[in-house]
Amino acid sequence: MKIGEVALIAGITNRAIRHYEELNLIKSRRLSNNYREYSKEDLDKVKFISRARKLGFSIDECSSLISLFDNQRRKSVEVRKIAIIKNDELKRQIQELKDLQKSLEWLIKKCPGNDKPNCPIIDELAS
Amino acid sequence: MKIGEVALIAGITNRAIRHYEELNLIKSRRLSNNYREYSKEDLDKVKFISRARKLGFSIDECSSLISLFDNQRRKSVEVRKIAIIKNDELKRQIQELKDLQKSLEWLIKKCPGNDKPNCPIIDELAS
DNA sequence: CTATACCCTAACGTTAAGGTCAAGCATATT
DNA sequence: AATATGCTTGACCTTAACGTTAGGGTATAG
Repeated sequence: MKIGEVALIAGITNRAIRHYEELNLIKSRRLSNNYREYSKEDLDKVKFISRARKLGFSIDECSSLISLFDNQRRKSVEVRKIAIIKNDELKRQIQELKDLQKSLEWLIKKCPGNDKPNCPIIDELAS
Repeated sequence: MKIGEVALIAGITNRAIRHYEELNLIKSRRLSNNYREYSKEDLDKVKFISRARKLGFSIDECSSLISLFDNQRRKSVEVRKIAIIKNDELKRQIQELKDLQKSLEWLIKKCPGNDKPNCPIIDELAS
């Protein structure tokens, strides 16, 4: 199959696939017209990356995961370690955003939202 | 005052201040030696941007907020509108991250984390 | 024969700065 | 006066993960 079909199935763009190839996460055979040709295994790998990306893993992390995916003698503890690190990162990030959001919500509640210039949001940012 | 002092007080870098100037969020007078010279009002503006950035507003949004900050005939409802949009974005972003984190946590719980290759995390990504 | 729907490479754009550089300026000490 | 230290300048490089554009080649349907 060609790149467009793979991209469609994996739910990413052609450009993303070429990008992953540039970064050596995947390879591709070429047809006589220089078009990229993908096997079922290639597709699985692209889907793997796509899912991992959507779970929040960086491309670097995807690269490590792909190596483990390919390695039949992997130890599940290695995979788990990567996932735990990412999970901790996510938790921290969520907490930061929550704090921000609460501050903003508080400001919004205090703002009358009318035609007059007086605004607690501006005041707070300026203080 | 010069850029270093302003940066120190506002809690950002000299480079960031020059960056904001390049993007026309702030201006600066120049001394005879071409050093940037800032007034109290300039400092307030830089602090304003710094706080807004830390509340999650993008530079574009900061630009709009600064215009409102400068405009004595602003309507507080306009400020409120920007804040509400950002607040909604934050809430959506938090929810997405939470969903991700929960999925990841679930996978981690299912993974034995031992020396054997069998791994539910890999399996899930590959499925 | 042409339209259109693919595919290709190469390279610049994006966000919001951070890093680094040489060169110039300023202040303090020797 | 000379030296050392440290601040300032503009300009360019780097990040992440692609998006977008330009300028083409290819395949197929009408």
